[in-house]
Amino acid sequence: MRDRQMVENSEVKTTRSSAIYFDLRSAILDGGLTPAAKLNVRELSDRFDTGLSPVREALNRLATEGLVHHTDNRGFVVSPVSVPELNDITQARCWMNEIGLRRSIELGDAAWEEAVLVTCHRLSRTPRPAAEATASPSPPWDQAHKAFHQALISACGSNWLIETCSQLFDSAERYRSLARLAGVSRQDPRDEHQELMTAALARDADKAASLLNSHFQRTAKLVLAVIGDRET
Amino acid sequence: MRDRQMVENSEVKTTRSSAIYFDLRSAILDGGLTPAAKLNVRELSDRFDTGLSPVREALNRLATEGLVHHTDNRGFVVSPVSVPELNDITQARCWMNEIGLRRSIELGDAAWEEAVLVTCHRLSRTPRPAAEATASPSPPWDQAHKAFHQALISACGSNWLIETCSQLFDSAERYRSLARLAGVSRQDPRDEHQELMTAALARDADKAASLLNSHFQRTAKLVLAVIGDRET
DNA sequence: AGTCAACAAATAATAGATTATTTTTTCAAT
DNA sequence: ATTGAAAAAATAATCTATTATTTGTTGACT
Repeated sequence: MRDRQMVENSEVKTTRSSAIYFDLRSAILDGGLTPAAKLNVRELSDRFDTGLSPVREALNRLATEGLVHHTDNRGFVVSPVSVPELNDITQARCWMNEIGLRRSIELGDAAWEEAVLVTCHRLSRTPRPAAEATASPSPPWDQAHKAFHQALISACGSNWLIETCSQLFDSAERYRSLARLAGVSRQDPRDEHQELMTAALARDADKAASLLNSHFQRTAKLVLAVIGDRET
Repeated sequence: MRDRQMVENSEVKTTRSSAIYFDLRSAILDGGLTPAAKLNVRELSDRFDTGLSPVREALNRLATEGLVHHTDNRGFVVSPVSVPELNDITQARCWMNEIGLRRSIELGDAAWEEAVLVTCHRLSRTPRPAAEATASPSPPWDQAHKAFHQALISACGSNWLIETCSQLFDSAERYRSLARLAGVSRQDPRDEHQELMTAALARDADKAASLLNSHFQRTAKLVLAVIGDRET
């Protein structure tokens, strides 16, 4: 164990805890770690070729964030998924994003408009993994997707709301991955994001909010078809 | 170091990490640890008479929660306070609690009504430290206060929203403590909580929401008078 | 005096051994 | 066979020593 931190391809300068944190995080979000899976600290430290402490720290952060569950003296577990939680998340997303969107439409300046426009464009240009292809995650698309949704609410004036919506997005992402892994994917007859962008830039708050809400609910229904069977 | 966990007065069975987490947490919330204070891990482990690991874990949790700031290789710091953040928190509280309250008024059953009634009564019976007295924290009152506010929104149907409001309450609590430490306290000509309770139980959503919003904003103004001077 | 490199001290992060707790297994008594 | 206590194994939590990084200081050089 010498200068392993420098071995990274670029000159990234970070701690092992943080590196593991981000690794685990995306593994959970894209379904690489399945819900309710036991997270053995020693196994993980072997896999990451590191000691126990950094793994433990990473898991603690994830636990506070809600992606991992922790019980004293009983260790860590990938947070399980459930239909009630999916409904809860969807409901909360609708409420909070609607507020953020309405306030942004009200307060948004030119910079906001441009951000919405640009992120929407980037999203449309980012190739989505073909539905028929293997159910592999597509970080670039997911990233662009999130960037667009966050741009929509970015002018609402409350960092708290923005941050909460970000966490909600990630929580929902886990469920979307589940659907993807099951081979279920949206057909997208028309591009909902494009419509959303148009309504937002036209400052049509009611229409934009309604589009956003059905967008969330449609996604939830898709996932429900997958996990509704196996989970209670 | 033998069976220190059993030494506690009652048969509490928890880890050191968790114990320290809660200790630090309330110290931050009631102002015992001042904003922007450096949190030296070794010092803390000395103070708590324990090793480094539990302290580190506790700090990691608090950092994810937002009460503490962490920078890689630069350690932990109590989150600073600022006027913009206070405004942000207040804004978010208004938005989210209003949704929670309106939905609860809509959906709340008899159990909800009773919870609101009981927590409000308990709050009114819990002695508040006299304004003239020393600026000591009053955990019982704070706890009763939070219980009442959480009861108001408890029937909204979304655990996410409830949890978010809980975190917002705690964030605001830190600011209230600041005001208390500065000797500033509300006069309370009338009992705002009682009014709120009455409006909620009367299912008067508009009135209740409006009372709730001004309640939050009044508190914020009080704090602003204190930190507005010294902070930017 | 001011700047900068080299060094020194302090602090943060990590490894790996040690201790505590929970879970599983064993085995005797019913 | 079933139950339950005791022992064993497995896992989680914690401690201490070690390593890595940042911060502070000194002193040569301009």
